[in-house]
This record gives sequence, structure tokens and C-alpha cells, in this order.
Amino acid sequence: MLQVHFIRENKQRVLDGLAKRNFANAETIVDQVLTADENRRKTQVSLDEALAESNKLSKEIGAFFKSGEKQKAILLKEKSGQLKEQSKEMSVSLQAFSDELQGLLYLIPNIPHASVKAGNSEADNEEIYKEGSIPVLGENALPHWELAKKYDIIDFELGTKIAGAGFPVYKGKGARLQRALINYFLDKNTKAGYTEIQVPHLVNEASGIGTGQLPDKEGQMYHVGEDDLYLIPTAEVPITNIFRGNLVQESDFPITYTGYTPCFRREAGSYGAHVRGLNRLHQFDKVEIVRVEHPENSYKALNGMVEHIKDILRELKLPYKILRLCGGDTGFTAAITFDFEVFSTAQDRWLEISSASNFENFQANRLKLRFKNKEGKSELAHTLNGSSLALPRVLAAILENYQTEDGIQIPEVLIPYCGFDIIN
RNA sequence: AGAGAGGUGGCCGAGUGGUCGAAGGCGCACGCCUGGAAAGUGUGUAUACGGCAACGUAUCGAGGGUUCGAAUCCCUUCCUCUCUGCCA
Repeated sequence: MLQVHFIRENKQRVLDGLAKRNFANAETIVDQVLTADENRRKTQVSLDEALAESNKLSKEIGAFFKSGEKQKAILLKEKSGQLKEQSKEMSVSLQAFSDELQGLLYLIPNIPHASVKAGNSEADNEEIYKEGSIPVLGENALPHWELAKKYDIIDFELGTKIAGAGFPVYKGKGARLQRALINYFLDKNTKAGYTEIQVPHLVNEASGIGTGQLPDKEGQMYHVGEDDLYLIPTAEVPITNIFRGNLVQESDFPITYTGYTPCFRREAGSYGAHVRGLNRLHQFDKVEIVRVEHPENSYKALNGMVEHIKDILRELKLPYKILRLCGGDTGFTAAITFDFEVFSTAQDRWLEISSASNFENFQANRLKLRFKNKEGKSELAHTLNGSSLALPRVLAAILENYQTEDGIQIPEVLIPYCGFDIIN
């Protein structure tokens, strides 16, 4: 959520930013925000005056009762009654203006960073980096869902029986490889200074609002009606919400966490060949990194996260590229997002396996996550996160790219974690 | 899930209808004291919104109510603790 005073003081900048996202009706909504804000402030001034008068009267009434001047007190009581009615009306309209303002602010996405190009869809994303060589596979190379069946390491039908499509069952060496990846990622992250943390997999409504999943995108999350909880779509939600409402010290920065969680996504509206196998699931595993940073340091931190993820992909020896998402493809809450894609050779396509974003103070404003700055004032912090990494597509790429006549070789760095070096 | 107790500032804790944004302590900051430190001592120390500012308003888990006036009384709700039940 953008801050109202920021919009008030930087209207053109906001409009230019929204234009990069191809955000419809930007000018209308921004004007509505400014009007609601002005109404809110005006109303608050009159309400404050009425309440101040009320408070004054109450004190006088008390004094008159004490000194036994009942008549005077009764007179003032009448006056106070009238004031009370007025202030009640005003506080109702103040609430209405505040709600209206809040509702409008929830509709406005984050303003893209200067380096983010305008664009509508993934076709407009910019490739900014590429590394690794694409392996040459034999004639009879198989896509990962065939390999999974051939070596009996992932059973999609069984998952369908137990839960539904998009809930695979990992078996034997497949399950072991999953666990190896989780451990390897967590070890890499903790070595890079991130503190490992285990968090709830269900969150309340306030948490969903804090990181930006609510009120808009309920449809993407599984909801447990009985208890009004949401299954997390990513560890970003519980981890970032650790800091909801917090006032941290400047000396606490950088705050860095890593956590493994399963992620649950309804993926309403997804269909077609691209969702085959591990490409798109309702439940998948992911290791996430989250940072809370001083605003002056957040872009340096983002760069560090990108380098860290590069290092992991290099170790796994997977060919990958990095995209800077265009305005239209950048998520609602992010100011900038770098997507990492690995090449899945047998499918002959790139798969997104990580996304690293700087939210600047957009989430922090929703979370009310602040720090005391050098002047002793509280200021919104910056939040960032990235996947390091999302498991299924890494697994898909490993299965496909490392397949040989004899079986699937295990990337060297994972062998100690797996306890075997080939799946056959 | 049932019964009882409770939720007050960064922390502990007093406060049962009026001058209470809230005593006292701890912690923290700055000063004095000291060769330096500890101890001692003095002062300061919540957040949000509005206002150029002086300042005003709101906030004692949250929401509503009673009252001229609520941290204090009433209702609802969330959370914590103890006991009972159930259970990995």
C-alpha cells in the first residue's frame, strides 16, 4: 500500500509508475484517493474541535458538581449533549471517509522502480543475464513426467486419488531427492547468513492483508472456513508477518530469515499442456529467503539475493537466465522483480524457479513495520524476498537435464545429501 | 471442548467513574560524580492522525454500550494462564 502523503506529494510520479504497469483508470483512482483524503482530514479537524470542546465541558461540569453549583452543571450538560450528537455524526463520516480511502489504497499497486520497463505481459520482460550450457540429450530423451514414471519416483495418479490433480506423491529416491534439495538449500542460505526458521503453514486474515494477498486475491489461497485461516501460498506470508506492527531498531538491520514450507495455491484458471507434471502444482515445496532492510540498503540487499541465487544454480549446474519483469508482469506489491528461469531440456522450455523482489515500503506500510531512524523518528522499513528455491521445477530440470542412458545422474553437490549418485 | 483467573507503556507493575497518557520500578539516553568504571545522583524517555507551529484528538487486547465524563461499569469477541476432558 502506498502512503497517502506520498501520493499527495508525488501525484505525477505515481501516475507515471502506474502507466508502466498499464494500470487502468489510474488517474480516476488517484483523484478519488486525494478527494477522500481531503475529506478525511477536514472531517477530522472539525471532529477534533468538537471533542476538545466536549472534554472541556466535562471538566467544568465536574468542577461545578464538586463546588455544589448544580444549576450551572445542568446547563452545561445540555450543551454537552448537543455536542455529543454532532461529534457522533462527524465520527461516522470520518470512519466512512477513512474506509473509502483505505479501500482505494488497496487497489493501487506498487510503483515500479526506475529501471523497470513498461509492458503488458511476460513477452515484454527483459533478459538481463544468462549462464550455463544447455546439455545435448539423446534421441529418446524424456520429459520429467515420463522419467518420473519410468523410475517410479513421482506418482501423479496416486496424488489425484488421495487429494486431486496437482498433489503429487514422491516415492523412494524421488522423495529422498526432494529432502536433499530442501536441506541443501537451507544449508546454502544459512551459510550466507540467513537465520533458519520454521513458521506456521496456516495464517490468519491480518497476515494475508499484511503481505498483500488480501483483500484482493482470496481466490488464489485455500481457506479453512471453520477457523477462518488460509493455507500459505508462500513462506513469505508467515515470515514477513513476524514483523507486523513492529518498531525495530536501526541496529537490527539487516534482518534475514530463511525457511522451508510447503506452499498451497489454488491456481484457479490454469490449464493446458504447460501445467503437466511438476510445472504447476497445488502443493509444492519451497525454501524462501526474506529480508527486512534499511531503505538506503534495500537495493544492495536485492543484488546480494540475486547473486546468492545465481551461486546456487551454478552449483547445481543448471542453465538459467534472469529476467527483469516489465511493469505489467511485476506482482502487485513489488517495485521490482527478477525472475530466474532454468532450462528444462526435454520440454525445450524455460521454467521459473525463483523470483526475487524488493517491495520497498509497500508491504511495510500495510504491516506497519517501522524502525527508529537517526533523527529518532519512526520510518517504514523495506521488505524483500526471494525463492531459494522452488523445488518442483528444479526437480523437473534436474531429471530432464541429467538423464542418461543409465539413469538420472545426481548433481555432484547433492550427492552427499542424497546418499546416492544415480536414479535407475 | 467445559470451569475459573487474567490481558495496562520496551519490560515489570499500581490504578475500580473526574485534574490519568496513566504512580513506582527496570531498561534506555544525556548530564553530574570518578583517574576510569561500578555504585550513587539529576533530567528525559509511547504511538498514530491533524496542524507551519503552539497545540489538539485518539489509543490501557479488539469492537460496541452506559455516562456530562470510562483504564475503571455493562455486552460481544480474541488471546494468555490454571484445572478437567480429548489427543500427536
